Amino acid sequence: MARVTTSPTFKRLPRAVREQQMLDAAVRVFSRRGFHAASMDEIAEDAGISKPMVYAYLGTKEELFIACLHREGTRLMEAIVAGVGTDLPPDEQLWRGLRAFFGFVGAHRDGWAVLYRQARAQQPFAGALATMRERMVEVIGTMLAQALAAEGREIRDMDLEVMAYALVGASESLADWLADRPDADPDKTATRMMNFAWVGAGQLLHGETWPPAPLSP
Amino acid sequence: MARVTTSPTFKRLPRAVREQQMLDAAVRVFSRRGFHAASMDEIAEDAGISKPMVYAYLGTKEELFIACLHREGTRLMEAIVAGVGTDLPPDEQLWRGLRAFFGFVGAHRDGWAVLYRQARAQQPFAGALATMRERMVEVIGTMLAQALAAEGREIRDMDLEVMAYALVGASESLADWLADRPDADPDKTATRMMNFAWVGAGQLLHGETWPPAPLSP
Amino acid sequence: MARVTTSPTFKRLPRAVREQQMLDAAVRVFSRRGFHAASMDEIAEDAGISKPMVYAYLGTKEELFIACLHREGTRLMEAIVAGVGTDLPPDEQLWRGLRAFFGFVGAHRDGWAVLYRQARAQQPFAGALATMRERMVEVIGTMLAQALAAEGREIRDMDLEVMAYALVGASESLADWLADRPDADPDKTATRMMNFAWVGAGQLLHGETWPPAPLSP
Amino acid sequence: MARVTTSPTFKRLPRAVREQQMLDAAVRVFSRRGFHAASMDEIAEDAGISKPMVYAYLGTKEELFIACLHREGTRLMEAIVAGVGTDLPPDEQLWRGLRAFFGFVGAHRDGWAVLYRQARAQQPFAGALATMRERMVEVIGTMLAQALAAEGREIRDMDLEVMAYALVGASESLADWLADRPDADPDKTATRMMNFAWVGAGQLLHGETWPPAPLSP
DNA sequence: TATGAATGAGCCTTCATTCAT
DNA sequence: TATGAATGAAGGCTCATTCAT
Repeated sequence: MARVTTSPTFKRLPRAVREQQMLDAAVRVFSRRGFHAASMDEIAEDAGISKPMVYAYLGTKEELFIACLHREGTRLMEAIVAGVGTDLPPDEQLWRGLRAFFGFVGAHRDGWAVLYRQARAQQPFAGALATMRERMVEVIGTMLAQALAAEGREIRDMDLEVMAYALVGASESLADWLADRPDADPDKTATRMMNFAWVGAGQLLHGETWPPAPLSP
Repeated sequence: MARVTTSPTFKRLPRAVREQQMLDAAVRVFSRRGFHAASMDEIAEDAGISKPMVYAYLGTKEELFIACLHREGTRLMEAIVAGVGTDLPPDEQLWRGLRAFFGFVGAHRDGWAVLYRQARAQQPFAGALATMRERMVEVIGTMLAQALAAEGREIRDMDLEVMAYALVGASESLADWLADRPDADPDKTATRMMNFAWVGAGQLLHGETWPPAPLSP
Repeated sequence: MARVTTSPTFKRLPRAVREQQMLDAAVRVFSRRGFHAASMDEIAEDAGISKPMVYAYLGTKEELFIACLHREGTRLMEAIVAGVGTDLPPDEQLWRGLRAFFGFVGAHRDGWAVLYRQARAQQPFAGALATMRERMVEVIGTMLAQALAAEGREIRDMDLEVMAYALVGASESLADWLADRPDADPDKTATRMMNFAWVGAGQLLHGETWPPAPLSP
Repeated sequence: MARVTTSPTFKRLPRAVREQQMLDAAVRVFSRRGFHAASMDEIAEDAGISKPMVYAYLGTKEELFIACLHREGTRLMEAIVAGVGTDLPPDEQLWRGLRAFFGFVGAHRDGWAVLYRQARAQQPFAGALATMRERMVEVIGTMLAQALAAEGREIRDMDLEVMAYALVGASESLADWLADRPDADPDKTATRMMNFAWVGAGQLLHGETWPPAPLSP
């Protein structure tokens, strides 16, 4: 009696590969629908895999989303760090960082920006988000701190933090702007952001603050 | 002894009053839980009224949310417009605008910022959001344009738009920062934002851009 | 100080009038939507009256529907009885009855046929329906019985009842057919029904039955 | 003593089986309560299964109802077609068809007739109904047309359609009559219907119409 | 490993009906 | 008489999650 082991086409892939497939699918679906509107069914189907597998590999829906966030966030960070380089003047560093950031966002229009936006709206992800943001603020803060050190000046930590937040916020806003406009050019957007950020930040770093003279209360 | 016929507390209120109660409750609950996690039951209960009334007066959950967005957004706009004043130098205008903005956000820590964040994450609200944002961008854009005109200079529309977006984004980010920190001081936050924005924007307005000399491609 | 008794346009109508308005509205809405899909709100609104009035005058939704059924059914009966006349040969009577029936249905395409159809589908109306149908079966049965008597023949009661049911059923079916076809001509439909019914019934009345010779079991 | 591992009764059945169970339950409940009064909860419970399974397999309440209609309608048609046979004289065909029809209705007193009645009352089922009815009219129309052809005579399509409708209506009415009288005999009902239909139709087919001489307009 | 079968729980929405004025 | 305000109750539908095979 003949053996009937029809080779199951493309099955039994190693775990690591399967996980990436799932994450790809999850990122797609979460971006397309938003966290809540995304259903585990759709994700599993989009991944070409059965639901229990998703649970077995990546855990609950929240954990799955966090996994997406992590992977995409890490990729973004890597892109930025790789773009920034080392031992360059701070403005060049910032410029390269921004260009990398907008380049990445522009290239993954369905990924990072949307996930991030989602995460900010769902409280369960406060933790994961805080982590991400700290990483970003740290990267930017470090740059700024180096620049200040180079100038021999100092700045209070909280001011630094706020400035970093403002920068990140402005960048996020433009990232949204960019994500909504398929024809827009990431590099030009980066330039505009740089102008906005640096000429301002630059002056600040030189010690000039506003207002020139004290103002209302 | 006179009969004190204080109407039985909390019954048969006129529509206008009930609607405000409901909106108050809705804003509270949407902020506390997020759009999806908020249940109409909880909103109704928090408003001290039965669910069908909510549907009768404010409609669907989505419509209710949009109503919240509108009310809070309008209040914010009014606060800003009232704060900005007229016939003042542009930096003074911007400063007052920012102070009004952060003052409002600080005073309604559970209101605007959170709703706005929610709206950005749920696709069904794209329309309502676009409207809001256009209003904001317009307010800011107008200020900037006036400032430019006062300087006798010009700027391309798109640059203006991008700059306004950056400003709005930075402000939103700091609003988040503020909303998450009950102890932070709105006025100080406004000052920091002003420093970030104006010294930068101010230089731009004077025609100085970055980079000083052309850079990489 | 001027008297402000703006004459309330068309208010305070006598009860009887109001009731007719409500029934008109109810018939319209029940026909348009079906019993369940019709809402008391819509009926009240269509009648230009507030809901509590409807309850005060015509009672619950079921009672209201039954009231509609009665009024329309009575009108139909009256039309038929008026059409049939007296002291005519049975075929002429049947013909006139059918013509009146289809004429009425054709003229009230949104009324009787639809209500009747509705009533047949909702168990709570079994009683009301039985009454109506009995009235119809009686009218027809009487005609047939007279015809038989004129022929000096007899027929068992149950056979008579079944025949009447068949007649009523066929007529109802054609009434539906007519109600769904706004362009169809009531009179032609009546003629067709008459042909179907009479040439058959006529033969039966003459004592000819099927099969001519006994058939299968 | 052998272990009797009868699989734990009623668990993990294959889809096809469960679907039939659900349809059985649905037909029962829809017939018992009517479409609107039937609740998905009751259907699920009656089927001994949880509600989500019903939705997973058969879809919406409307879709479920249509599925019932289809299954029962198809069964009826098959019964009729099987009953009618081929190459028989038209009266014999009609007789067998009617007997099959009433036999089926009598045997499934809670099934077809009630569903059909329901469908006629709810507008959303217009489409499904039209389909069913066309199938029926076609079956009957074909028989009649063959009979006519055999007689070498012709008849306009619309007349044929109307006659078929009248037949179907009369049959439906008697089916109702039968469904409401548990003691009545399907075969006798079929005979009565046959008498009503054939002796009439028979005359028509012979070219005799009513009135013998032209009548009122 | 991999999956079809199965469900508890919950949410949005609607409606008939009644108070209090 | 007439109505705006108010609600208890219920029903359709969906989803994340887990067994049993």
